[in-house]
Amino acid sequence: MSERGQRMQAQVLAVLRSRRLPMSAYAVLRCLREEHPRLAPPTIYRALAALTECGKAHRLESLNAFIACQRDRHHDASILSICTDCGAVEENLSADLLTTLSSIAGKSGFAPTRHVIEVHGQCGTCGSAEGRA
Amino acid sequence: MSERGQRMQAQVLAVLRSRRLPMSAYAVLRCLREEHPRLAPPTIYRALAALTECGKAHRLESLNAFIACQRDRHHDASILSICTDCGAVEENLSADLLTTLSSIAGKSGFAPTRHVIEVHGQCGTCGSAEGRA
DNA sequence: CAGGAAATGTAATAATATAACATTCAGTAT
DNA sequence: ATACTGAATGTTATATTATTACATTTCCTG
Repeated sequence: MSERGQRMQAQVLAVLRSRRLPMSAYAVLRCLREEHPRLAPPTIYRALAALTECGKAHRLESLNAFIACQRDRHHDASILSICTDCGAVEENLSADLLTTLSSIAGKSGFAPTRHVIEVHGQCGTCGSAEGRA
Repeated sequence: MSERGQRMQAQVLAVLRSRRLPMSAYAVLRCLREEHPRLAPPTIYRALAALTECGKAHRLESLNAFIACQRDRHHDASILSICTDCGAVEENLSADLLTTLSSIAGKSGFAPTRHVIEVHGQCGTCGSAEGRA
């Protein structure tokens, strides 16, 4: 996590932020190869692991893709709403929902450590656009 | 969906049921190749798509794996609790949670069509085993 | 029995991810 | 300064997951 390590992470994060849409690890790689032609997958995956670890980026499990955290950063579970039309992702937090979820899982003595909550559907913008059409 | 189509689906489902743990598509493939040596990935993926479509199996997005539905079948979103120690998966349903989730996503006009809810942690059995150790 | 739609088989390849090891770098003790 | 150390990174290769594209078979229907 020396300065050197953080530099690569910063570049990956910058790429993720420059797009508003989810990117695959290889999309990030192709992007950064313009500047660093010899960049290889492990470097990207390591940076992405560090970024998701510290909450600056999120992994969309159902898409095998990554996106920059839309808030400052956080470790808690996000609710990621993914538009199947335009691909946009909206990030929400809900302590209530996490509590409910933990208590459901916890009924059988399950102790949650990580939550994956992803919702696919049509976002408000695409919905209204379709209504107007 | 003729008899022929259902036969392959039935075999894939039987394999999934014979394990209590999630299996990758390729694990299913290796398993069925003992009987059908020429079986190829698309056949398995097609069967798995049909099974998940009709709710007889579920895809674990955060594991890239599949598991037979532990209830009879259903189309609604399951809450899948995945033990990081033993790999066991427990399936729960909660209309409440779905309502909460839809209303959170819906605040911005998002219209959900599919929910992915997966919880990683330690199951009750592994938790007690550790306590005894 | 010919025609056609759907399922399946088949081959190739694309996309995602990691293992294993070499190298470089920054900091530190000597 | 210099050699040592551990962490980050580079590098090569490969493993794993998934799909595309097209040929073939099957079975239903006219």
